[in-house]
Parts: sequence; C-alpha cells; structure tokens
Amino acid sequence: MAKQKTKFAVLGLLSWKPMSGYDIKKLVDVGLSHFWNENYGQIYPTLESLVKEGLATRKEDRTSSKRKRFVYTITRKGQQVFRDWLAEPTGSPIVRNELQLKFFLSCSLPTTESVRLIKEYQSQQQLVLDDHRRSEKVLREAVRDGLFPKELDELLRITSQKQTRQSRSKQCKIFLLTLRHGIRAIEARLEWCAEVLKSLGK
Amino acid sequence: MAKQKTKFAVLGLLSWKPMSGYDIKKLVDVGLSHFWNENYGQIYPTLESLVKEGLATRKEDRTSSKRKRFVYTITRKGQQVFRDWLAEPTGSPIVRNELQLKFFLSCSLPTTESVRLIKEYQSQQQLVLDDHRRSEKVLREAVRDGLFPKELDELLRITSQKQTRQSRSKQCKIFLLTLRHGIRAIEARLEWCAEVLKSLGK
DNA sequence: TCAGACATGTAAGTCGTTACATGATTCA
DNA sequence: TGAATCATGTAACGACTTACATGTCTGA
Repeated sequence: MAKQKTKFAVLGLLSWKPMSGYDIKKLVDVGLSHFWNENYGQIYPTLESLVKEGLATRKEDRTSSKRKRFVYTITRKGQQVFRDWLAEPTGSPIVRNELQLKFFLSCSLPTTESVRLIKEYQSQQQLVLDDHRRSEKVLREAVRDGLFPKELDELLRITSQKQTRQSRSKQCKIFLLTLRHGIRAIEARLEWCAEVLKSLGK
Repeated sequence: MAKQKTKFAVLGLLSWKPMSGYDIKKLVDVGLSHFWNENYGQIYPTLESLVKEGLATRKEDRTSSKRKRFVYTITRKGQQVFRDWLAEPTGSPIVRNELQLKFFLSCSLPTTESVRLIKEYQSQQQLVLDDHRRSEKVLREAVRDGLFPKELDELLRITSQKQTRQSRSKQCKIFLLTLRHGIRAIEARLEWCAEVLKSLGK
C-alpha cells in the first residue's frame, strides 16, 4: 500500500501555488509531459480527498465575474506532508518498455522484423527529440536573459503571488534541467538504435 | 481499451517455448527485469483467458513423477495473434518518473534539498549499472564463445525443444542488446546527474 | 453565431499489486 | 526435520483510463 503518486503530485503542485484542477491538468500536459501525466479522473477526486484530509482548502474564484472556478490552496499541514514525502527515499520506477519486449520476442522471427521494430522506435524517438530540443532552445534563451518564456509565464503565474526574480530564475533553471534529462534519455536510445542496426548487420 | 500488455507479454513468451506460469514469472524476474515485470496475480488469470480464447492449450506435466505442474503451449491461432501484435505500431510508454517530479517540485525549497535528491538518484542508479555491467560481461563472453551462460541456459530450455546453434546465438545476441539498452539509459542518467550537480554549483 | 477553450465532475471498466492460502518436494 | 524452492491460485484493494455529461465564456 501507500503509493498514491497522484496525491503527492497534486499536493506538490499546490505547494508551488494555488491552482484549480484544470490548471493542474494543463500545467502537467504542457510543462511536465516528458516526465509526468495526470488525467481529470484522478485529479478531481484527489483534490476532494486532499480537502477532506485537511491538506488543502477549496474556495471559489469569482474574480472579474468569470465562470465557476475552484481554486485549491495547500494548508500548513499539507506543506508538511509534502516535505515529508519529498524527503522519503524514492523507489526506482518499475520499468515496462513495450518496444524492448517486442524486440526481445522478435528473436524467433526473421531478423528483418527486429530491424523494422528498431527503425520504428528510431523515427518515433527522433520526433520527440526534435520537439524537446525546440523547447530547450526557448528555455535556454530565457534562462540567459533571466526571463520566463511566454507559454510558461502564463502557466506559472496564473495566481497572484509575489515571486522574486531569483526564485523565478531558479524555477526556470530546474525546469530546463528536467528537460535535459528527457533529452539525454532519448539521445541514449537513439545511439542504442544505431548500435543495434550495426550489430544486426543492417 | 485494448492494451492488455500482460496478455501479449505472456503470449509472446509462450511463442518462444511452452512454459508454466511459474516459469514465466521466473524468466521475467531473472532475465527481463530491466525492461519488464509481471506478477502472479496477473499471470495465472491471463493464462486461463488465453486458453479460453483458444490462443494456448494447457496440459499437465508429470514427467519423472514431479509435482503438479501445468504447461501452456501456444496454438497456431495464438502464434498469429502474437505476430499481429508485434507488427502493430508500438505506442510510446507513458512516462512517470517520481524522481524527476520531486526534483522539479524541490525548486521552492533550498537548493541543498535538490542536491540531496540528485545524489540519492545517482547512487541508486550506480548500483543498478554495476549489476547490469556484470551481466553484460557474462553475456559478452557467451556470445563470443557461441555458448549460453549457465543461468540463462536453465531458463531457456526448461522444455525439450530442438534449437539450432544459430537460433540460440541469435537469442543470446538480442538478449545482450536489450541489456545494452538498459545500460545506455542508466549511463545517460548518471551523466545527467553530474550535469545537474555542476549546474547547481555542487 | 459558433467553434474552441474554460471548467467540473462521474461511472464503468481495466489493470496491477499485495497479501494471503495451500501444499508438494528437495536437500542439507 | 526444517528451510528453501517449486507451484498454483484467489481476494481485496488501489491505481489508472476512457468516455460521457454538462454548462459557460470569449473572440473571430
């Protein structure tokens, strides 16, 4: 028992700043998609349970006569629980790579089939890499200039919160570093593909 | 709908050779743990459903008065379903890296906390890398000599099946390549850790 | 005016993990 | 004789996905 990844992910995002369920979903989709995912079916019930446990509070936001919107704010207790979780040892993620499985199982078939699988993987990963590299370029320039790129800016200050230039620069730096992790991982996969094609006598 | 990863994983392993649920679990744990996992709670019901769907047959194995043991054999229809699945495009795995999440969320805390997280990741990954490298060494020697390493040999010919020297050498090669994938991935992560520590001013 | 984004939520179903239950055989 | 391994299975729970349902507001 006791995993509840969604719970801590949501709590952690709230530790950043107050947000609605919709905001959380968008932030994850736009900014964290290379290492995290969430869906509404998990987010809304989780927010509800956070309130029940006293880790967050909910209040309706009706600034400038906007539509119905519930903003969740982390409580002091929530902050504590979040920090405790962060300090806990992180279990290594269970690995389940479908392509590796297929490749492994392809050994009873003609080599052409194994080669086809690798080439598919290769072009798929290349697309993701191109995308990541574009994001990286934008972010790098932002870090250099001490600014936040526009798309992120919208996401990261939906709510009014005083942030020092320094804390935002740090956010940006860490954002960039997580992206680098994704890029490195894909590069390694692409190098592996080349290695495989060579080894199978392409 | 329609994912059923366990179903195709089990079917694919049976396409290799007839096995019992216990064999499958062991093979996955010992040999494929760097890219796959399964547990009994999924394996046994899956085997049952494969039989129901006519993709495998079950028969009791009582060779040499051994204990109760059910061996599952893939049917012709099963082979076809397996091959169809292999040919289907492989969706990229959903990513959920808890350490990346923690690292990202640590940006509102002192930098020492971010550093601690990375160091934890680093030593964890290093252990796995050492382990993989040991396996690689054994496998490389086996490939060079055209042999199968002992541990694998037991697993891979539990059942009597005529295999040419060539097909076994290919199995071994592909086995080695999947291991290389795991090694590359970890190396990339460790390089990233170094990059991060440097960037955070260690 | 109408498409698209904003916004919240539920229901049903699948998938996956963990813990438990049971018992046979082997080997030191 | 007792621990380890072989071997099969189930029940309960928890996690996750998908599809659906509903309605508002903004801007071209």
